[in-house]
Amino acid sequence: MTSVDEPARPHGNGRLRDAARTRAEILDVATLEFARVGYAGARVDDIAARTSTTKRMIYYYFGGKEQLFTAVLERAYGVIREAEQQLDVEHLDPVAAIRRLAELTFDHHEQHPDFIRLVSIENIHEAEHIAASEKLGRIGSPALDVIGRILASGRESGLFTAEVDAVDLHAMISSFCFFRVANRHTFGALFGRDLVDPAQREHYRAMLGDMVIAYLTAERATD
Amino acid sequence: MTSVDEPARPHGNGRLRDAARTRAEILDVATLEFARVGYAGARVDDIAARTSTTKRMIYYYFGGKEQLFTAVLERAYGVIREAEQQLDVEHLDPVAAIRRLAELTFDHHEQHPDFIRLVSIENIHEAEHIAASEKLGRIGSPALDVIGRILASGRESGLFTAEVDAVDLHAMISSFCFFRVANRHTFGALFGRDLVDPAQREHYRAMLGDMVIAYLTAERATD
DNA sequence: GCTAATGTACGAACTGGTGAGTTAGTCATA
DNA sequence: TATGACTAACTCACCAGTTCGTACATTAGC
Repeated sequence: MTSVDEPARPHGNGRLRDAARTRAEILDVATLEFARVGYAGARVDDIAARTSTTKRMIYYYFGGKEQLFTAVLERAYGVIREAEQQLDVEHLDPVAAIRRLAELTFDHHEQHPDFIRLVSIENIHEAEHIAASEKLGRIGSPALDVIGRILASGRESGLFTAEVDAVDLHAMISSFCFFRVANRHTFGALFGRDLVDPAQREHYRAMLGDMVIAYLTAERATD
Repeated sequence: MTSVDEPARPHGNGRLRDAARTRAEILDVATLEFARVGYAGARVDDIAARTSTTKRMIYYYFGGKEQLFTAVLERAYGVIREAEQQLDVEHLDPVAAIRRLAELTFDHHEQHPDFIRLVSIENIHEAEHIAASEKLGRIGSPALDVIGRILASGRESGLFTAEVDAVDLHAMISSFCFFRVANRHTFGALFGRDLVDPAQREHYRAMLGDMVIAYLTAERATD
């Protein structure tokens, strides 16, 4: 997720024994491996082999495969939380703010396919690792507050007509961004269209923004 | 997917030896098992144990675990194709037709969570089984033609302003429906909202329709 | 010297796949 | 319609290779 650089080198440049470094390296490798082949498909031995340390260290630091996967998820969600905390769109008018926010979500999903895969995998496991994690239960998302405030101001100024709350709008935006990355393989194989083709990137980015804004600003038939 | 009824009973009521029946039973069980725990997580022994036949028969009929999964996918996609062939919305006006089509997609996704899981799993494997299947490569979707015709008539009558093609609109509709089912666990765990809560069903169904129609009929800023 | 950190070697249980043999059903023929 | 040859359908036991996890030994750093 973060620093997969400098892979081999017997524990890099710093101290020979560096717990934090060892832990981080295991997490880096495990993230790649779990994202690549899923939880059940990943092999602890393979993960260990790809680190500069040994399998024993995985059990020493994380306890087991299950807890390792949970730790991977925790860090991955941490990254997206950080990104969302940098969100700075509230100086824009509501329409522009929502579009910008959708675009940032779009970009983030595109830039972190491994995260998308991990989330897909965790859903296959019915979010049992999130449930087991103290760090991840009901953490929500920093973006939610931002969306909430933009929505309120947009409704106040009469620009937004739709009756959605922040969570639902977040779901709407996420669904488009997530599907495009997560399902690109089956979609491509079935319909012969690559949803993440760089040449079509702007097309889909605009489509998302248009869709969200159209929804929020449409005149509703019977209210 | 189809007939998971009458599970045990040493080959049911019909003939004692019935190849078609045995094959179908293996597929039924395998579908459930693959959807439940993923490809790597599924155990051929477990699948065999849940049938009234033996593991050897799985290899006899399908060749191996990989081909069994492919066969499961082929049948699952067959079901959705059949459903889409029943589509009968072209007698409606374009707006109503698209909304109805979106609702049918919504309903189908909701009613087939196992199919959704299989698609998620297949995407983790980068659609390699679809690629390996003769039946599934580029099959497209019957719905696509329907969407294409509705879109054309809607644009002709000036109702639809958006410049989307059928595939992209299909992606938009699918993304919402798919996300709601596929990601309900992580979304629920993180945001405390159950996207498939029956009490909210109509809410999300309407939201999808509103979204698609708003997108298609919105006045575009600069054209 | 004490402890946190690390490495080695191993094992019990599992897992996909197969070899070899058996049985149910079919059908041509007497 | 009884029979026997034939084949598709099926069972069982087993193997070779993994795979998670751990017991035990060792080392670095304070």
